[in-house]
Amino acid sequence: MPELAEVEYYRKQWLPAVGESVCTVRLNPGSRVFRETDCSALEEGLVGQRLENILRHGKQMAVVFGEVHWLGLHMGMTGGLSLVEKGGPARPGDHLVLLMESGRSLVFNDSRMFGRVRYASGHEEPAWWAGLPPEPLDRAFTLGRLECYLRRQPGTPLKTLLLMQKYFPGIGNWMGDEILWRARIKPTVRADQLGEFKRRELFWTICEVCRDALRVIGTDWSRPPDDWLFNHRWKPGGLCPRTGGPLRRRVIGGRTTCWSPEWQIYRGKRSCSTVARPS
DNA sequence: CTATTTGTTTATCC
DNA sequence: AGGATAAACAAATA
Repeated sequence: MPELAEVEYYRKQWLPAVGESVCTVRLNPGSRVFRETDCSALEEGLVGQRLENILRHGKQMAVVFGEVHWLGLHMGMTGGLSLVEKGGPARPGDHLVLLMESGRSLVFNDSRMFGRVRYASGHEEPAWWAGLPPEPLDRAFTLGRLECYLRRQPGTPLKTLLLMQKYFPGIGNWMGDEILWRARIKPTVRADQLGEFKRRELFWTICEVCRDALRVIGTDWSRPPDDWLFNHRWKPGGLCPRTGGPLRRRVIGGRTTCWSPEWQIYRGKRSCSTVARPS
């Protein structure tokens, strides 16, 4: 599930516990989500520490305890966070439970275990947090930067490019489809086939979809309006909210991609710039 | 039983 | 070497 906005929603679930201290850490070290983590260090590091801050960057989260303890969370495909009022019995997939002084629990659940829990200590930001590329809504995410990415990946289909976290941290499968649908670009168009105007349009649309997603899903997980592609892309027989025409689905770059052939008519600059010249 | 999944990493092939 | 593609991870759901 979790892309940029869903991760932001999960961040908000834990946020009310900022200021509280950790009493007990419950985890199963054998769980796959701890595959790169020293669970003893995590446990010893967090117990007794005050929850200071919860940060998000793209789909990554960093939870800071007592200034120097860094808990890294990635939700994978099915991960999620919840704040449980009374520490009830752990449900299946509850891999990490932090019992707080208030009696509440911070829970990380991930049934498929593609997610990840990391731990590091020190005043420096850990390697997995430092030096992440700018998010689409950061000041540093500029049109020039997008054009640089497009030049670096000339043959990559735009859908595949948008899913690359080193360029567009936070964008996932549904946001990628939503962006290309709003920009009316066919998802298979190569990165080097975008004309100057369309590059600007793509840049603007990336920012717009991120803003909309954070506003609608990132605050309270509201159902997006029906004039987004979002509500139509999964249901069989779903129709394009702009044209009423059928939506198509095909695997592009290993991910099921949904688009509206009648609406996403931009196929690259070659196909629309060739004008016969008088000789 | 089959096919599907809002993610990422690693292996393999050209 | 480097880019594209497939496989792997693992569990829930239809």
